[in-house]
Formats: sequence, structure tokens, C-alpha cells
Amino acid sequence: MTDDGPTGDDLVEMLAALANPLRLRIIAALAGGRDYVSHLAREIGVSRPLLHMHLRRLEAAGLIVGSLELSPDGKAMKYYEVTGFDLRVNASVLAEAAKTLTRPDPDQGPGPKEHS
Amino acid sequence: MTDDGPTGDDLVEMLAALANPLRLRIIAALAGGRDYVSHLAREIGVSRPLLHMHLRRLEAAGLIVGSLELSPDGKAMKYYEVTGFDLRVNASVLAEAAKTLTRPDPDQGPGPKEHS
DNA sequence: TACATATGTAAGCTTCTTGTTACACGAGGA
DNA sequence: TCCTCGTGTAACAAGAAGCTTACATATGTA
Repeated sequence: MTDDGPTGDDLVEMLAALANPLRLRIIAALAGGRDYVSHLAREIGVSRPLLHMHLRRLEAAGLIVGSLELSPDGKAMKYYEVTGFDLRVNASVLAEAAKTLTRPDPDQGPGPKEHS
Repeated sequence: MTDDGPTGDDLVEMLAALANPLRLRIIAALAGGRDYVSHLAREIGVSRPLLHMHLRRLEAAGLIVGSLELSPDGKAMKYYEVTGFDLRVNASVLAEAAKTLTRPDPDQGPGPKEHS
């Protein structure tokens, strides 16, 4: 129990953000260096609005971060880069994370649950 | 490169299977020991058909395995248990897995892709 | 026979996700 | 002024995912 890891809800959000081929490709592209939106869209071969949506999802999960900067010629460019996330995913880690789940609990009352 | 890990498509399927609170709870319950469907449904507090669907998804991803057995009184019981999966999830692992993605590729021709 | 247990599955509905097209704004260069 | 390049976002269509209710089957027991 040296590494407590993320909350159950946070973990679900991260996993959901990564469970998509296009977003995996975005991570792969950013792993080779930071890039701005329009260039990244051309690189991967998707439309900007679509990439924008996926970037928001990845950033909301804390897997990438974006910073709005100004290029030498004055244009506003939004650069994204990967954060230093490193997850371990196995049964015990998931069981630990599941304890802190709050979302779709059919009856999450504080009452004691009988064991079968 | 000691551990090549799963294919990109397989990884996406695993992550998608885990990116769900209810399925996370199923994994957590099975991490404490194998169980059969009806009992597991009561334990977690969901309907059997719903649990059945999630179990299929988890089994398709290779995270759990089920075996149909007969109880001492002759009833058919399907027991599920977790497999020994243990994933490492970070930017370089994902970048490596993204190379083997086949699914939603806008133009996945074998031709060389020019670098910007 | 009737009831309890176990299994699986099909139909239908609702919500989320994915992707497109179109629009709006700002700044530099011809 | 007009064009190009950058940003963001709203509206809409199509598909997948999640969940419920209902049905069908098999076996042991009262």
C-alpha cells in the first residue's frame, strides 16, 4: 500500500479517456514532443473540431496539459503535452480503487450490507 | 522493450472494459474469490441480465474467465474469476501500442507518411 | 404439479459517444 | 481590403453503450 493511486472515479475517467484508438494515437503523437492543435490535426489526419474534443477529454482526465502561447509572429497557438502519468492496472489495484467509487451505486446508503 | 504488451486493439478493448464503475466493482468482487453469476448479482446489487452483459464484456477483453460447473445438487453454475492481468499504462507504453492500431484509421495505407 | 434455484437471451428504451459541417473571432501579410 | 493561419464552439446525425422487463430452459425438492 505504498502507492494509493487515483480515486476510483478518477481512474474510470482516465481509463475511459485512453480507451479510444484516436486518443491513443494522440498520446502517441504527443509522446514524441509537444505540438499545437492545427499541426497535430494535420499530423494525425483528423479534423480540428474532432481533435479539439478529444484533447479536452484527455486534458480533463489529467493525461495531457495545454498552454496557450504566442508564436513569434503573434499568432495564438495552443500547445499540448503529455503529463508524467504512469498507472499500474491489475486486479488488486482495481479492487482498491473500487472502494472509492461513488457514481453508479444502486443503493449506496451507509447501511450495512449483509453478506449473502 | 522487454515487455511488448498487448496489441493496440487489444489494449483499447481492455481499457474500455475497465472504464466502467460497475465493471470495476465486478473485478473487485472477483478479486476476493471466484463466484457464480446469480450470487454475484445479489452481492453487487444489480440485475442478472445486466451483470451477464458486463461479464461477457470483461471476458471478451480477457480480464476474467468463466467456467460452467455443476453443483453437488446438479444445478449448472457458471463461475467467474479474474485472470492474472497486470498492465503498465504510461505514455511510452501507449505510444508503442498505438503502432499496432488498425481500427479507425482515416488513411492507413502502407505508404510512408511525410513529417509535416 | 408447483415452486425454488440456476442459466441465457431478445426487445425496447434512454443516454453517452463519436464525428461532421458550419460559424465566429483575432492577427499578420500581400 | 482580402487572404491565410491560428483559435474555439454550436448544431446536428449516426452509432454504441447501458439498463429494464420479459421470456425461455433446465434441475432438485415439497
